[in-house]
Amino acid sequence: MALRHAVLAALLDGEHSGYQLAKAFDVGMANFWHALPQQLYAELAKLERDGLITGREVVQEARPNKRLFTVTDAGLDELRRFAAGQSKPSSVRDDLMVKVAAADAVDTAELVGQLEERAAIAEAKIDLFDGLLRRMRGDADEAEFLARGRRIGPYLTCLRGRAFERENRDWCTRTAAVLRARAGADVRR
Amino acid sequence: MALRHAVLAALLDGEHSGYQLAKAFDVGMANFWHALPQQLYAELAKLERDGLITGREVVQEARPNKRLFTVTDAGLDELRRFAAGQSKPSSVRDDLMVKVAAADAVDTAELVGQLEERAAIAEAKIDLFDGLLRRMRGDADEAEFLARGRRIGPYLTCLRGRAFERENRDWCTRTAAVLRARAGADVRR
DNA sequence: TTGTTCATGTAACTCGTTACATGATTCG
DNA sequence: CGAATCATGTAACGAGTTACATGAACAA
Repeated sequence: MALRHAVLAALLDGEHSGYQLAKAFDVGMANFWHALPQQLYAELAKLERDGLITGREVVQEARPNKRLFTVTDAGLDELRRFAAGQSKPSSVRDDLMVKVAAADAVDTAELVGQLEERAAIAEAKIDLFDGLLRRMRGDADEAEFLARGRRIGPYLTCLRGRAFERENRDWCTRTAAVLRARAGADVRR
Repeated sequence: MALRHAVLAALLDGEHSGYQLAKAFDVGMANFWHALPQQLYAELAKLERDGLITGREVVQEARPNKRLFTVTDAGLDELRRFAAGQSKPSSVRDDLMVKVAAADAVDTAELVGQLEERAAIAEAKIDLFDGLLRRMRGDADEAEFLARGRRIGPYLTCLRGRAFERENRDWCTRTAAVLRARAGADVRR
């Protein structure tokens, strides 16, 4: 299974509704896992059936009722078993890179536009992660927080997410510059 | 569709057999796309049926016969259409990060081992990509090659792959160090 | 009054992974 | 003599995506 453990890990932060999880997994959950609402509602149902989480109904007036989920002891065991098992290296699987790989046979102007757009998105995510990191560590500085903070898991993955997006931004702008320069010089003649 | 265009892009380098592609996509195709042999044979069959590639049988004596595939004009059109369409940002989807996200509730020693193992794998990939890059640019230096080389697509994606793996290695070693330090200090008491 | 937020799902479909199958050759 | 390399696939299953459905409250 797959999403399963990502959801359990997310629920370590405390009670969440399907809707809240959907928002977190839409942004990318610090950029290491993405999932759609439908997937989450389905997974939450399965997790509850298997006794790894429990949900409690919260009745609301101005908004639709919701269900908040918590990890059970069985869920914690499952997470521990998962963490002990082996994990295979993952790749990135990005459409934009496929396009760059085909850059020599494809309309370059179009591609440059997409690269710049992507760089802007990456920039926005960097800001977002910066904010998350600041909120998580509170008053403490980073070294202090990592040494003695109570919940550092999401902080560490968020650091990875930010580094990834920085790399992403830099590569996109550099690649765009390279392609643009070649278009100007008209290499292929 | 998905793998489809990655295969077309890979075939821009010239004729390849399913087997050769399988090896390239096993390493990760410069770390941005991974696929298993079965997937590739299936995809090649579909691509040929749709007229986007053509295969020619090569009879061999000491080895099993093979089929070498080339992109057709229709295939090139398809690639161009794909490159013009929009691409959604992709996330990383890594088991190891899920485990780190759950680090506060999980056996840390185990996790540190996995992080170090992963750092070693990343290191190996960096070397591999370094070699590929050197081979692709030949005698020219990088700026020169990127300005005037004939096929720079795979070079650019390989740069991204290397940057990704460097980031990966650094994050794994740093995260392992953080978790190890906490285990020594026994934070949770 | 149009769009966004909150809140939850079902159904059909495509894509990716795991398991299985075959068989000769060459390297250590 | 066992393992890896070359070379190609089928079948079943699990995971992810797209499309569809509902409905009230609130902000621009």
